[in-house]
Amino acid sequence: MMDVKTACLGVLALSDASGYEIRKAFEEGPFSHFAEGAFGSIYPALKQLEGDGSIVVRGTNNGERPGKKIYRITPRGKLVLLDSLAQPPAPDRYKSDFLFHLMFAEFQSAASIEAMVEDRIALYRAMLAAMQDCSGSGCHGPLTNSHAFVHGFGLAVYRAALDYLEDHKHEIVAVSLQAHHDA
Amino acid sequence: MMDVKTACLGVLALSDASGYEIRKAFEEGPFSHFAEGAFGSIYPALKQLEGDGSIVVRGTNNGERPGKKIYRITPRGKLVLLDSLAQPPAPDRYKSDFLFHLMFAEFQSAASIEAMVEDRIALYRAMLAAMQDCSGSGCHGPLTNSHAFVHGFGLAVYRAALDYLEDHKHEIVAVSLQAHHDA
DNA sequence: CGTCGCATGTAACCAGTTACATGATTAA
DNA sequence: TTAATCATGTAACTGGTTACATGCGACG
Repeated sequence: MMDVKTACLGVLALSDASGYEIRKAFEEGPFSHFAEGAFGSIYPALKQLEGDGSIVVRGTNNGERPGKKIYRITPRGKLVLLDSLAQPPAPDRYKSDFLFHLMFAEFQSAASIEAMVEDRIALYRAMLAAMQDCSGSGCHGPLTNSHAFVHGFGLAVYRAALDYLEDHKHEIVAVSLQAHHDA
Repeated sequence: MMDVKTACLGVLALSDASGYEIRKAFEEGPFSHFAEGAFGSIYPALKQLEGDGSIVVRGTNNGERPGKKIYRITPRGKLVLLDSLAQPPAPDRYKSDFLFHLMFAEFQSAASIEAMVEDRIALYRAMLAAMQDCSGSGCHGPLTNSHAFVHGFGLAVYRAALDYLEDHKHEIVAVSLQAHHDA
């Protein structure tokens, strides 16, 4: 299912965290390339999870900023998570505005198509570099074995995307060029 | 932006279609691996697009089922599409319940992890087979050049995902096995 | 002393899904 | 005659985003 509630529970199953830290896990951390969630959904989710006893607030520890609320998963919460995990995963959803744009390369200038592809190549390169950093030193949390597997999957897929764009970018630029030549 | 309205306009820019056929383009057709939309969003979108003159209903042609409404994009509609295309693409969004499940391989039985990965491998194989069919004969529509590029991108990425799972599936199963052995 | 990153929370809004209601056509 | 696919549409819901409101702490 993986609604925000379940995703938060998942993050907390790996380590205690505040709402702010959970969002970082979605944004830059180990969940970043297959999960998302804004504050506006995380904080209410946390409140609900606390309400049904899946998590508890662990009082701000040793001199941490007051007002910061660090959550910890309860045994009850672990059961809830296990329950979601027991049912078969929902299909992946991938939505790409980038690919949609490329579908209409004929209608756009070769320059803008090239810039768009070049930007994307730069983006993938940056992501891969960041991910490879993570592999070396333990950049975020304690990099469990399953984390390594998922990490490797992401690496392989982004690598393939990057390679494809680098090897074939001239083709899509040519498509645009040719279309404008015809017209 | 690629909301449903824009996506419908995109489909209609390639060829005239009914609401039903647009959904097929999202589900099985050339847009299937990076766009989606249910009837409940497509039909209202079409109504709106017709309202602002971006598309027109082309009366049901030569003996087609009465009640079927085939839409055609107007010059105005093409401008609207071009306008969306002119602004930089929004970031891709990928959400994977599957990867989320795998992150917690430690908490699940090796059997269920293995089944899940095996299912996913079968799924990717089926998708790749279907996509390769499309390349040979012109399975859906006239396979433009940019379509071929996007198609190739999808192929490369799914191929990479499949290869990774096949090459590394033993690792994630081992993670689960080991976790239960420890416990 | 200002501004950036940390930190929490709420309320309005919205895009899209689910479920429902309906019916024709085609193939077993 | 029954099931599957084609075909359109609406209404209720819901999950999540955006924008706002607020304030502390650290660094320069």
